[in-house]
Amino acid sequence: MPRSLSRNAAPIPNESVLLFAALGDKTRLRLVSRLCEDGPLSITMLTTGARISRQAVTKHLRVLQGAGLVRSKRHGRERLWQLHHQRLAEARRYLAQISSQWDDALARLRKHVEE
Amino acid sequence: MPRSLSRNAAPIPNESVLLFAALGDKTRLRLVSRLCEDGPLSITMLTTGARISRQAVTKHLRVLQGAGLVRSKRHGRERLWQLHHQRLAEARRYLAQISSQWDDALARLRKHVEE
DNA sequence: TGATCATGCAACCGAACGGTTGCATTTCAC
DNA sequence: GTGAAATGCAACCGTTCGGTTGCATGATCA
Repeated sequence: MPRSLSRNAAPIPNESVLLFAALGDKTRLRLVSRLCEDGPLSITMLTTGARISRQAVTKHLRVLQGAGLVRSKRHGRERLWQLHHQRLAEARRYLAQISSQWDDALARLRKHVEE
Repeated sequence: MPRSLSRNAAPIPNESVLLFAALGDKTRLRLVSRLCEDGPLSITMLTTGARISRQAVTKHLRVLQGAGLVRSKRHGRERLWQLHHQRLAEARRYLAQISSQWDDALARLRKHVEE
């Protein structure tokens, strides 16, 4: 029944892997949520209330930065972290695109098998 | 400037972590894409063309199953894997929700700092 | 019924991950 | 200028992850 087997399908941009992987961690998701609610925050502020060390927070922030989800800016002796507007919008669009892909897949699947 | 510091923000459902983590891998993303395009496939079919062993594919499928993204059904001596319609729709809705959350955050951020 | 094809199960392995601790560096505040 | 606060850097550690190999089990077909 499958239309093809060996074709290697879509290209899978590396960015998407980075994006999903960055969000696929409880602590990081909490950090994002936190930055969503309470504007730009320093590392020590973010550490307050979290049950992990400051260094752990730092590492997570770097992962999020690697995915382009957050940005930092030095501000005196502290560094303020915030969500990255533009990249975030891109991510939203990308997720929407994935969704529509899935929609297409749904339609195609319905024609295939109806459980 | 931040409105609060110690509040622990949103609850972060465990499902979302599972979902993102499952999609945060190049090989798994490729598998999903493949299942999207060419209806239900067996493990051996999925292995054909991939550069990893059958067992590796099996493991990845289990991760995707853990996130509720795929399902399998025995069919004779082979097991056919396909995307999970209903769960997939839930995931889409969830991603949309995240997006809107981010929209709100954007608006709030603009009031905060305009780079 | 016996060979074979598709899976399942389990052990193993190196690398990446999440986390910690200790120490160096920068900057503010007095 | 000196001390404390905020961050950066680096090494270390146990666990999980992605992957492999080898062998057992189950189903099909001649």
